[in-house]
Amino acid sequence: MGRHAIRKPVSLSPANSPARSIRRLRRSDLPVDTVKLARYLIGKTLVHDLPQGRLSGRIVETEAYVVGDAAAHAFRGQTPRNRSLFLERGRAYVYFVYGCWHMLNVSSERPGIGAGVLLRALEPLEGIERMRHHRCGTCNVRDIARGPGRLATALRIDRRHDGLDLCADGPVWLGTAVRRTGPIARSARIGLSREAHRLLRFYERGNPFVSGSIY
DNA sequence: TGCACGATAATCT
DNA sequence: GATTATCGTGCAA
Repeated sequence: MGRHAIRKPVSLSPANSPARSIRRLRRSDLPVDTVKLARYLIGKTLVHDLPQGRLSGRIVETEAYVVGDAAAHAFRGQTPRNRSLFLERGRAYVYFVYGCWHMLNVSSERPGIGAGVLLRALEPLEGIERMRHHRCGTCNVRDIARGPGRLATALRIDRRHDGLDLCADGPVWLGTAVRRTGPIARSARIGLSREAHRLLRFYERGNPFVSGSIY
């Protein structure tokens, strides 16, 4: 490559900022299978465009909540809370737990089938200082979005985003990868009492932004 | 470094 | 009334 080969803006910013421009993922890009989608989303980008600017991060950890899974919110059928899990794949399912935290999932199957992928951790890319501020007290970049509750807080995701189409032209969306994705490992899911043995957690091996003690 | 525990509210039984 | 796909703090070592 000659020195004029790259005509697009070259990143002069810190190592964590995007290495290349991204585009929105189309629904047809998403595998029609919960486990495949959980794996596919590793390395992809999650974006929240706000009037103040863009917040984004690389998805480095996910969990699959599959059909017939007793740990899944959809297991006992559709209710007002979990209806977003039953929409076409690529919709946001956001719920509130422990009186404090929001969790962001991506619906993952055909319409009428309830399943989803929980987004558990991000490597911050854009709007890092603002995300740190949302997390109020966290000084460490590593902890800004390391864990599902932290992720939603950092990106300002809440119940208002429940049902949002992440493949449409909206404020919260999924983007292509900013760089090559490393090897993907799988493990048991975190924090469950039911179906705890199933290996439905996926993460980028060695990435320090992954939650839990082992990465 | 690694537990135990409390906060706090929607949802479901 | 119990449960919960969590997190931060406090205390022990």
